[in-house]
Formats: sequence, structure tokens, C-alpha cells
Amino acid sequence: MAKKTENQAKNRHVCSLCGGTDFIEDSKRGERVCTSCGCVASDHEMDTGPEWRAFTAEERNARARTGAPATLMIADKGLATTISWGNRDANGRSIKGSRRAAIYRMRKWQIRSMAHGSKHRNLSIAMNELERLGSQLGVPRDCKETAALIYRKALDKRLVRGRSIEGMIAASLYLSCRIHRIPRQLDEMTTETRIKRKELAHSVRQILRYVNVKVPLPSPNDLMPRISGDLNMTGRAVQRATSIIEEARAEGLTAGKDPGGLAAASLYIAGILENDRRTQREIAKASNVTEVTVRNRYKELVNSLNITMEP
DNA sequence: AAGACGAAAGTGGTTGA
DNA sequence: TCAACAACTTTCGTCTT
Repeated sequence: MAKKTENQAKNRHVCSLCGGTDFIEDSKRGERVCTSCGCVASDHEMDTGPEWRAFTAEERNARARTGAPATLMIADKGLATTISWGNRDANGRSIKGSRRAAIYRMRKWQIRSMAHGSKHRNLSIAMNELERLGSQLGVPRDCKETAALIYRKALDKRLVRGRSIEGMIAASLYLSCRIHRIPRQLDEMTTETRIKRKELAHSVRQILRYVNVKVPLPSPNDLMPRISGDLNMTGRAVQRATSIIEEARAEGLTAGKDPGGLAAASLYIAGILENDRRTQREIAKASNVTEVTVRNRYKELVNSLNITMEP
């Protein structure tokens, strides 16, 4: 802990999720991305406050000149200004001569600068969908922002071609949840969209393969709060379960196993050890696996870690 | 009677030729 | 594209508390 604080003092940019200190900077886009977990670093957020000082309300009002903060979740990042088609100025007077020609040129360039018209359209639809799906699943803002970034990158790599926007958004959001360690499983994405599980899983793999994001493997510990919450288990039991998972990881027992099953089994064991027992059925139901899987994992864990099942 | 256990067959996804 | 494979599920009969 002391070390971490020291680290933070030395280097202002520490990933708030994984504690990593290496970032890829993409100054063109104004992004700083953590190399170990792929999240958009939160301590590099744009400072949306004013750069001037004001001591009275009048001063503040006189100097304020900014709008809403920039965000990745709006197709043009919320920074649009449009030049209207009417040849009249703000007061309704008509504009004449060279001034009029200048405005004509400005309009032309503004439209040309939106040359990626289809991309822009795609993004508007996609960001709408992200907003909808995100709130449906109760995902925090940060996480939606990261999903938006992943989607933009996927779009740049032309991964969206031939796939549905909805599917790619769901995939981006799923990966973003994994980065932010928010337990949302593939199945939850499919219940809120019209996407089939298989298609979604494929999109997820495509993104992992072609887009430069590091996504941590789903860990049983991420699921723990959720499952134990459903079962109203005590903090001690949950802690015990977490440490069992850590031991299992150290022994290499977790590779290739369904994290749900592992979380379930460790909670079952911890429940018995800490006198907060739940039946296999209850645990299985809460963690979306079968009793059989709970049993198998539980047997494995007990045998390999030499746990004696005495309360 | 409810819960735990384990065998056997079936399912969906991954991997490597 | 296909077969082999590992993990997980379903089902069901038996044992334990």
C-alpha cells in the first residue's frame, strides 16, 4: 500500500484499475490507454473546468464561454458547430458580396470535413445503441466510454462491415465490462439484444484479435460479490472464498475452468468452513451453473488444496 | 424428505490437422 | 472443414443426514 502511494507520487499517471504505470499515448486522439488492462486512463480526462479565475459571480458569467464536456459517446464527440444554409446573419440581416462568398466556402469545407459520412452515420446509430444497452444493464459511465472507444477502433479496422452494429456494440460493451471488472456475462448481453450468443462470441473474438486492447481474463473473484450478495452470505465467508480462489490460482487449478463454477465451489466450501452454509442447489442457482459442476469443482479444490472440511 | 453424491450420455465450443 | 477433445449439463439412481 505504501509502495503504491509512493508510486503515485513519482508518476502522476497510474491506472486506477490495475495500478499499471505504462500508457500508450495517442495525442492525435487525446487518448491515454493503459498497456496492461487497456482501459482509458481516468486521470487523463479532459479538465472541463475553466482555466481562468473569477472572484465574483459577475466575473464568472462574463468569462464563461464553454459548453458541455467532450465525450466519446456522441458521434462527433459533442463538438459540432454547423453553418446554416440561410444567407442571413445572427440578426436576420442578409449577408452580401465577399462576405457571402466566404461563408459559402466555409460551408463547403465543413461538409467536406465530414467526408466519412457513412462512418459518422454509423457512429450516431451505434452510440445510441450503446447508451440504450448500457443503461439497460446498469453499467457505469466510465465503462460505457471505454466501450465507445473500443467500438471506434473496431470501426476503424473495418470490423463492423458485414456485422450488425448492435452486435458489435454489445461485444464492445462486454469487453469493456471485463476491463472494468464489472461482472456482466455474455448471456446477459444476449437477453437485452436481438443478437445470438454465437454471433456475439464471434464478434468478441474478432475484436480481441484485431483491435489493440488488453482484456484481463474473467476471474472468479469478480463474480464473488454478486453471487454472495444474492445468497446474503457473510463477509467472512466471502473473504474465505476469495482466498481459496487465490490459492487455487497459485496451484494452477483455475486454468480453463468456468469462473462461475469456481466461484460457486469456493463459496460452498467457505460457507461450510465459516458456518454460513448454503446448499449446493442454492449456490448453483445463484451462479448459473449446475449442482454437478459445483460438486466437481468443490471436490477438486478440497483434494488439491488439502482443505479439511471442519467448520 | 431434502440434500449430497456419482455415473453415463449429451451439448456447444475450441483446437489442430 | 472435420474430428478429437475438454468442460459443462442433464438425467437418474443411490446414499446420508
